[in-house]
Amino acid sequence: MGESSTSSTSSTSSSTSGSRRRTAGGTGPRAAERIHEATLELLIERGYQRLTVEAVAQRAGVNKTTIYRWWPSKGPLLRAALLRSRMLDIDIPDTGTLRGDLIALAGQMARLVNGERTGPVARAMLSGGGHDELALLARGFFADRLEQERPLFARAVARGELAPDTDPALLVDLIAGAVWMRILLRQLPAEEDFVEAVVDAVLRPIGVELASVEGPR
Amino acid sequence: MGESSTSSTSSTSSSTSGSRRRTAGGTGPRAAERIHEATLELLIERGYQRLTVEAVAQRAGVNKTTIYRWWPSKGPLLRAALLRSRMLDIDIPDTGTLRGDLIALAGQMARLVNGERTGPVARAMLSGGGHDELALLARGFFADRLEQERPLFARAVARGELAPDTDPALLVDLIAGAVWMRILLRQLPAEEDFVEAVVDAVLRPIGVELASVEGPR
Amino acid sequence: MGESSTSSTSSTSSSTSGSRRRTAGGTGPRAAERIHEATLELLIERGYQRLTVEAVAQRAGVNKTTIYRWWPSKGPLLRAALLRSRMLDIDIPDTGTLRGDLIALAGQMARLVNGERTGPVARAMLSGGGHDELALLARGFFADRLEQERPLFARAVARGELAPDTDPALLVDLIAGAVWMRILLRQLPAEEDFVEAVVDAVLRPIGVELASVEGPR
Amino acid sequence: MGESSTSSTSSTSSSTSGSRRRTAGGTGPRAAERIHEATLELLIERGYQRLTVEAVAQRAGVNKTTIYRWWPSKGPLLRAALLRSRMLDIDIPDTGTLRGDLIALAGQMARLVNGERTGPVARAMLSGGGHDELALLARGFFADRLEQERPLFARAVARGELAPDTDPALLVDLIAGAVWMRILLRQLPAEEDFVEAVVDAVLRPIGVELASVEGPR
DNA sequence: TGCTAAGCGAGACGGTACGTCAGGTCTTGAA
DNA sequence: TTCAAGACCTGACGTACCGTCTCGCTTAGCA
Repeated sequence: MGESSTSSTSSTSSSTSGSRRRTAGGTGPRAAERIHEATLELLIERGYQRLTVEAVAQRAGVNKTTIYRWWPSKGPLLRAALLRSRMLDIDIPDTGTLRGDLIALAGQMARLVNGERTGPVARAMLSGGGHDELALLARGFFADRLEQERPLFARAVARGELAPDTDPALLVDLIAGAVWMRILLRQLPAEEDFVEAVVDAVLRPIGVELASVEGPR
Repeated sequence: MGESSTSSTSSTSSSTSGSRRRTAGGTGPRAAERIHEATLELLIERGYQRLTVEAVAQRAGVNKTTIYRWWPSKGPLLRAALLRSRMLDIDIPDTGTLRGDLIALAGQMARLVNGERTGPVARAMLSGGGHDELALLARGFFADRLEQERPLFARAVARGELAPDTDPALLVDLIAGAVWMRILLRQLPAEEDFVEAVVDAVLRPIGVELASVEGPR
Repeated sequence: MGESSTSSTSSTSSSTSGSRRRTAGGTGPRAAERIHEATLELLIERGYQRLTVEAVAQRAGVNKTTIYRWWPSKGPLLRAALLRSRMLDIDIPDTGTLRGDLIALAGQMARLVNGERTGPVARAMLSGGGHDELALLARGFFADRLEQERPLFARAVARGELAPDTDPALLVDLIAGAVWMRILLRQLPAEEDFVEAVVDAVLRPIGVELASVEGPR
Repeated sequence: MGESSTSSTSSTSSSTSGSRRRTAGGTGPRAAERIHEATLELLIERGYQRLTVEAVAQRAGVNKTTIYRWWPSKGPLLRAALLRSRMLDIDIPDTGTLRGDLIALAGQMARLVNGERTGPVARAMLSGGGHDELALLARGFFADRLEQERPLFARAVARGELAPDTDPALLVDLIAGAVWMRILLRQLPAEEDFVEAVVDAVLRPIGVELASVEGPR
């Protein structure tokens, strides 16, 4: 969008002209980019709790007050940094089958939570206990994801793989939840096997006898 | 009382020093109970991040150093407090059907995450991002739960409701994960309807046509 | 380790007979000697300010309370330790002349203040600013000295070197004061030359013309 | 120098913009004066050992961190406070005779050590045992004094009251040392009589017979 | 081109909490 | 019964970051 074009422009152009353009928007300090980078670096290095505004300012070579002028506290600052980075972007698979798509999605999610750079970010989104800026970001993130995933489910319905009245959010929560549970709360790896097993568990009856007992829906 | 009776025993146990008997009880300070209470109260009031050792000491009517003598930092302190409280206890349902049992479990989980007193605790377990004492506690908690839940699944297998090779951990992660996702990351309520839907989604095929499309595993 | 075996050995050997006797006198704990030693060692190592009861207890292999039972605080403890040691003893010279005796005394004083082991002690006596136990000790020390030095002055009077009504305290204060000033407050060395100059300055008129300028006293 | 001229300037400048002056000096916190006052008051009230940074901060109505921002510890803080106060200033007498001058000097010294306000200061200078910031101050103080006193001795030499090769430091040490000894170590008063006796002892031969041996008195 | 307003660096500040050290007191078991 | 051991409260330590403030310089966009 405008953001990406602006950033690419500013990186190539000289500081005198580039900064002017950024200031025009009035959306942030001149050193916004360095500040965001420093924020993410420090988040990755230290985790959310030990991320401090002071350290960000120092690493960005910026005065502390400059940061406070633009963001009220650590949470919003990190939020902004995350939004600028493309770190949380997902890309919606289209493998031709629901199962393939879901496995791809779950794999993405696992890599997000596990990744060296993205893992700390994912963990940070939980740090506030759902009550702060980061939690807002998390909610937005998951809501966005869901919106982007809707076509995927529409295709599955069109292919006849999915009942039209199925709630995509429920499917996503089941799959993503299992991944998060396993990685964050159980601290176990989420290998390809696991990802497949999760998706299959959602797509098919788990109990062998269950189907015969209860019949098709 | 217990201490004095122990003391007679102690003379035989170790020869070098006698004074250690007091230490036998040595699992905590005299005011352990008050400290634990204060810790949980403050956790509930302020959340994990704003829970401070200083405030705990003050509310417990105890000196800060007393706390530091026994627990190195906030994390372990909270961990101990949680272990003493019965807050995280679960009670394993036995309704006669797997579905009933799982709904009961999921309901418990939802109440745990949502509860006025237990919610903050649940959130706190995520606060460290999986890297601290609290995360240890969380892991232990979920591992314990799983152990306790095994009989439930054994009964289901015995009743023919579940394939013998089903991984209980996977089922639990799916169900619990969906609950956590919904409540914590989406900040949506987890009503009874939702809990049932989650369990049903795991127990039955979600896609109507799925069985016909894909062969048996 | 060696310590525990040693202590157990010593406790068995001496505790039955030795400790009882010492306790009978009630003049101190069984480990008085080790405590005193530790006290002086630590005084020498760290100076008065950084001498702590805690460290003394640890080095003496004794519990802190044992020390507090017998001495109310650091000051009296150090006082006792100094009294036990012969560190502050002086020996009264008798060289045959007042000048020789005073030079010997002043030299002793200089060595006391300067000495590796005795220096910290001398400094400690000033640390309380004259208001604590150590100051009491200092006063006692100087009063004692003066008493012991009286025969020296009596001999000088007898030899006709000194007016009978001369105040020995004044002489001693002049000489000792100059030494303390130079060493402690000016941090300069007090060599033999200086000591002689001090004594001579007290024994003879300093101003050459003085007598002619001023009338009789 | 620059400071005094600056301060006089600031007094004339307008009251509204006066706060900027602070940056000019940059030599201390805004509340330096209150901090210094509080420091000296507490020194006088409690003595050096029981003087705490925390109490100074509280009395000065300043945060503890403000003090630590400017002075690393108690010693340097007190040093600064003493230097700002004119408490340790001396004024060099010029009575026309060496004896009169020395008596005046010794009297000043006695009042300094004895004074209600200055006494604790004098004692504090000894508290560190010669090894800390205060001792530095003490050394500087005595060195300064000596420099200021040199003209006094020059005048005495010019008047023919003193041999030109007399060491002023020795005289001063003798006199000041006797005063300190008497007051601090013997805890005796230093009245006018004593001061005169000290000076006379230094100026004239002490031993009666000595004079006959060495020439006219 | 010069004026005005915003951004900014600099750095001091009050404040909360940290985690630690040492001073003394108190309880309680062992000799 | 005395003594020793360890837990305890208390007060202070020195530090890290917080979030706020003022000041004066720079810079950018409008007049």
